[in-house]
This record gives sequence, C-alpha cells and structure tokens, in this order.
Amino acid sequence: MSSDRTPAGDAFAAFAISVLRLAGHLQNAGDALAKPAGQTSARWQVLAAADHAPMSVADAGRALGMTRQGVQRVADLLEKDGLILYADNPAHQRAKLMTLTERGAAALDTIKARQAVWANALGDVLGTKEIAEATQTVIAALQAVEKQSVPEG
Amino acid sequence: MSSDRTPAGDAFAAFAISVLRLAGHLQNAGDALAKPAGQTSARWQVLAAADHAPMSVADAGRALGMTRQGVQRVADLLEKDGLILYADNPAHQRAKLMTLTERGAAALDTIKARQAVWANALGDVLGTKEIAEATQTVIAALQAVEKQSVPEG
DNA sequence: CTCATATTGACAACATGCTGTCAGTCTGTA
DNA sequence: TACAGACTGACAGCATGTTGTCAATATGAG
Repeated sequence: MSSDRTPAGDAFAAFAISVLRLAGHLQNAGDALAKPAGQTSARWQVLAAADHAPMSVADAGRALGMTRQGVQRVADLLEKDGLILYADNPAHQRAKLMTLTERGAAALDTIKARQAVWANALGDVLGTKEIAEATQTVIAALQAVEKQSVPEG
Repeated sequence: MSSDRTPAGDAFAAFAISVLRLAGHLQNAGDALAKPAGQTSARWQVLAAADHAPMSVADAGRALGMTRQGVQRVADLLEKDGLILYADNPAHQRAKLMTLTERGAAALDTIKARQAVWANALGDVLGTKEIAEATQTVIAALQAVEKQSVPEG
C-alpha cells in the first residue's frame, strides 16, 4: 500500500524521533543551566541575543527563529526584572534597542560558565569527531526539511 | 577564565543548537503532515499510542515521555471530537482505556500515509547510511545528557 | 513632497506541555 | 481484613510560543 516506508524512510523516521527526544532533553538541560541565575532557556536566549549586539525585539525574533511577539513577551519580563533595558534607537522611534543591564550581564555570565562545563563534559564523552559528523547530517537534514515541502494535503 | 569551552565543548554546543533547530522544523513538518486530517503533532502522537494498544492516559504519558496531565488534555479533546473513546478497563475502575474510533483510525491512516511519502523523500536525499550514523550519535547524546547531570547550582 | 507599503510594538486568543494539588482507586503487606 | 503507600484522573495555574489584529512609524517610488 502507498503508506509503506522504504528503508531510507524508516531510517529518517527513526532519526526524527531521536532528534525530537534529544531536543526535549537539551531543553530541560538548558533550563537547569539557567535556573541558578533565576532564568530559563527562553530568557537566556534573549539575553544572549541582546548581549551579542543591542537589537530590537523584532531583530532578536529573526535571529532566534521566533516570532517577534514571542520575544516581546520574554523581553518585557526581562525588563521588568531589570535584566535588560529598552534604549532609545536613533534610527527608529518605536523600535527600542534591548541592552543588558549589569544584572543581566552577570546572569548571562553565570549561565555561560555553567554551560561551558556542561558542554565540555558531554563533548569529551561523545568525541569531537563523532559530534562534528553528526552535526553535518543534522544541518543537511535541516536544509532538506526546509526545502522539501510536506506532501500536498 | 573558567567559562572557556574546549574544542569538544564547542562541537557539542554547535551540535545542540543544530538539533534544537532541526527539532523545531520537524515539529512544524509533523503539524503540516497531520493538518489535512484535522490533527496536530500532539494529537497524532496520542492517536498512535492508542492505536498501538488500548492504554490508559497515564500509560500513554509514559510511552510518549510526557506527563499524564498533558496527555489527558489532548485525549479529552480527541474524545470530544470522536476520534477516541474511553473504554471500561476491567482491571481498573478509574483508568479507562483509550481506543480509536473508526474516525480516529481513518485520521491516523491518512497521516501515516503522508508521513511515509515525506520520510521516504527525505531519507533518499540524506542517504540511509549517513542517517543511521547520525542517529547513533544522537542516541548516544541522549543517553549522555540523561546521565550527565548539569553542574550543581 | 506624497502616498502606498512594510515594519514595529502592543494586545488578545489559542495550543502545547509543565508542576502542584486533590480525591478516588488499587495493591501489597502485616 | 486493615491500612499505608502508590497510582490515576481531574482541575488550577504557569511558561512558552504561535497566529491574528491594530495603530504608529519608516521607507521607497513617483
């Protein structure tokens, strides 16, 4: 019947399930890494974007692959907690630039240090070469999934 | 400084970011595959669990790596839409068994057929061998992340 | 300069999944 | 049998991120 999968299809389906499971664990690990700084994965991502360069909420959304509305909600919470502030943007009256406060920078430093310890340990366990090769396939899959549209409804 | 990452740590961090991005795309693809059947990825997962064997909401939660509360919400929606029904469980008065209705089975078949076409195409593009090797590393990472606890707060 | 168009922040509604809590329902042990 | 502890469904509340919509602000073509 038409719903049978080829061996290659089976392999990709198993790969996809594994990737989704790993992503769940990585998400949890990210939350755990950010927790001692009073943050979460989502807040950490926005802090990191603002640290990379002062940028508007919409900019950060594009950089993070999220909608600007989603970033906006997190950024408003970060501002309320005093981790970022909205600086005037000389080039745009409405689109303020998110910048880290001292507290925000300190929180980000804490998380980065913890993340380094964690990533170094896992890198050692798995092996640099194996990780690099798997990353290539993951990136290839990313591009293929983006390009390959889902079969028409 | 203590937050410097080793080459292996850099490799793992890049790998993690790629995996998280791919997971997002796979999630979107899953929603797109399920959409013509009027379903979503979450509903599809619960339907598939109930199709594999009649099971309680808590059983499905364990099988899917989710909390029973999360499954419960989706399952209640599926029941309301007539895709599953809660059958009496001779072994437990409260824990009813989710079973597919005809409509539910039909929806699942539609999704499975579409998923096969999609997975076969992506498997062809990426290559069975490369996918299998990457899957091994992803699984190894899964086990390592589970085992490796995050550095103490 | 003017005006159609795109961009941006703000707000509401929704989907998904989590933790916490409670009261029923088993289950194993004394 | 009796009862402590585990399991289960139900419900509330929260975090995350999405789509849709609106008004204010830039931007570019004429």
